[in-house]
Amino acid sequence: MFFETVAGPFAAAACPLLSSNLVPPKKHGPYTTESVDDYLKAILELGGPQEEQVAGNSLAHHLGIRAASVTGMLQKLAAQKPPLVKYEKHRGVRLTPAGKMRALEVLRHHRLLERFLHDFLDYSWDEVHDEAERLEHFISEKLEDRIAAKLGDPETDPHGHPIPERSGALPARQEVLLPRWACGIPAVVSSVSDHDPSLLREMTRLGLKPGVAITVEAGTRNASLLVRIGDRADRVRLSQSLASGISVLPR
Amino acid sequence: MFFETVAGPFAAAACPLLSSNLVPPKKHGPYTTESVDDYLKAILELGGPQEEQVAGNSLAHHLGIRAASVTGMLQKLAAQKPPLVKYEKHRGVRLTPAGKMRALEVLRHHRLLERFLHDFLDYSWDEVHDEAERLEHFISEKLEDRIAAKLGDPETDPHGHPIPERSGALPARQEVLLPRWACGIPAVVSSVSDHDPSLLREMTRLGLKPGVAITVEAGTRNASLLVRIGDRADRVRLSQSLASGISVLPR
DNA sequence: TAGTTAAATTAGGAATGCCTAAATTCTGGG
DNA sequence: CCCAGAATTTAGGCATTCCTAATTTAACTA
Repeated sequence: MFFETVAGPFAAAACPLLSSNLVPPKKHGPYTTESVDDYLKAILELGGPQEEQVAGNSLAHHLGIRAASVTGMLQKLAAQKPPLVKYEKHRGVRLTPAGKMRALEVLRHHRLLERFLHDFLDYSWDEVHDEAERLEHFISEKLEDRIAAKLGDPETDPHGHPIPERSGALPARQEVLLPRWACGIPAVVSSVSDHDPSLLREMTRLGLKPGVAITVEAGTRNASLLVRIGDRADRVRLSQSLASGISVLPR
Repeated sequence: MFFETVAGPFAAAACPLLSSNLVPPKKHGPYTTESVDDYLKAILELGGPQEEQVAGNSLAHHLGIRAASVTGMLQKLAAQKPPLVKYEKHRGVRLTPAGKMRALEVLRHHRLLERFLHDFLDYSWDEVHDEAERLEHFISEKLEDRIAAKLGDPETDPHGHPIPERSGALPARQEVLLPRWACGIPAVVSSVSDHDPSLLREMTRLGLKPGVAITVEAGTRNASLLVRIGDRADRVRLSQSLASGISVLPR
């Protein structure tokens, strides 16, 4: 399973590590909350389900900054009380339980906001990411709870990604990227990548979204896939980039 | 009227001064949007309807920082292109049209958010201020518009304060603070101060809110007021602090 | 094992917003 | 007019996050 270990010792009510407590109060200039959050989120994401060590270089690339800056920041994050990351020189970095808790909380904010913007404020699914990315750092626990209540505690964001629970629990899923799915075996779209709005619009056009049945009929003619979508009679050829933005589960 | 001059040359669609454009893109550290916004908001508020020059000292007091820091920041704001304030050494500071536009935009964000949190997310009116204060700096024009649409373009926040239009127009009102209202003349509550949650809760208990009819029956026994609220038979004695948190209009 | 290359770290510097302490400037009363 | 006091400004510092350039460490190849 995925993040189940965090659920126990960091259960919601008992956990003093939410939001603002983790980040030292801004003194003068900024110890920008965004910054810390973004590092932790990146480590969570790049570490993958196995929570492998993440290299400074890939963090730098992912965050759009220089490796030297990453080194400096990781040293600070590791020196926090409690430490947010475990950092071994030249070897990489992992989240500590405290850091993982914070990263999951921000991820919960992000996905709740996406669902909220989509369901209540008429955002299309290709518009939600940027707005949520900005706001996720600043909403209070109270607002988080009210939004979740208003939505009826949704389990996924509009792209199909699971929303962590308040406790930090995140349901495990055995998703597979579409290009790695075998031909002929029935599948259902479980989630789609949300980083490229134009890709999302293309998916909308094709009727591709979480929950839609799908079957790969033939693979890899110049890396594209011939796919049957839903109950359509016709087949569609998906480009490499489109196909690899789609994750599926067995139907 | 109040801010009518800004409506013309800075009409919504034509105005290139919205949100992010005004604040230089963060280079490394932050040129914190919050900070700039807070200065502009403070100048707007302290300048009053006449937009008088604001003294550095009162800004410092209002923002909870030292006067020396204010001087430094005002010099930077005046040096922006376009300048956000007109700053005369030792004399005080005023908003330029660009600065006023930005201040009004942030004020619009704040009041729209308050209304939204109150009407859609079950916030009580003593809870909305802090959350809105944090989020007002980060919502996009798009979200601002969606929220306004969802609310049906409301004219006031939950405390009765008018919400600036997108164009920057802010309706003028001839509000008077309750302690300055004459005895016996019928009045209606137009707005209440939103900065002290405990005061707001006290008003809730008394049934005091915008739109409620009110009559001052006797004044100033140790600075308190004897007041008849709505259609009540009985009278209530309002403390100085409570009464001066209430603004009224003729009924 | 030695040499080359890639990754990571350190050193030093910029920009920011705030601070304190020491000038400086304005204002009002003799 | 001059001086005391208040308001303001300047000078110098701190903490933050980022940068570039130079160095060190690790990894891989022959």
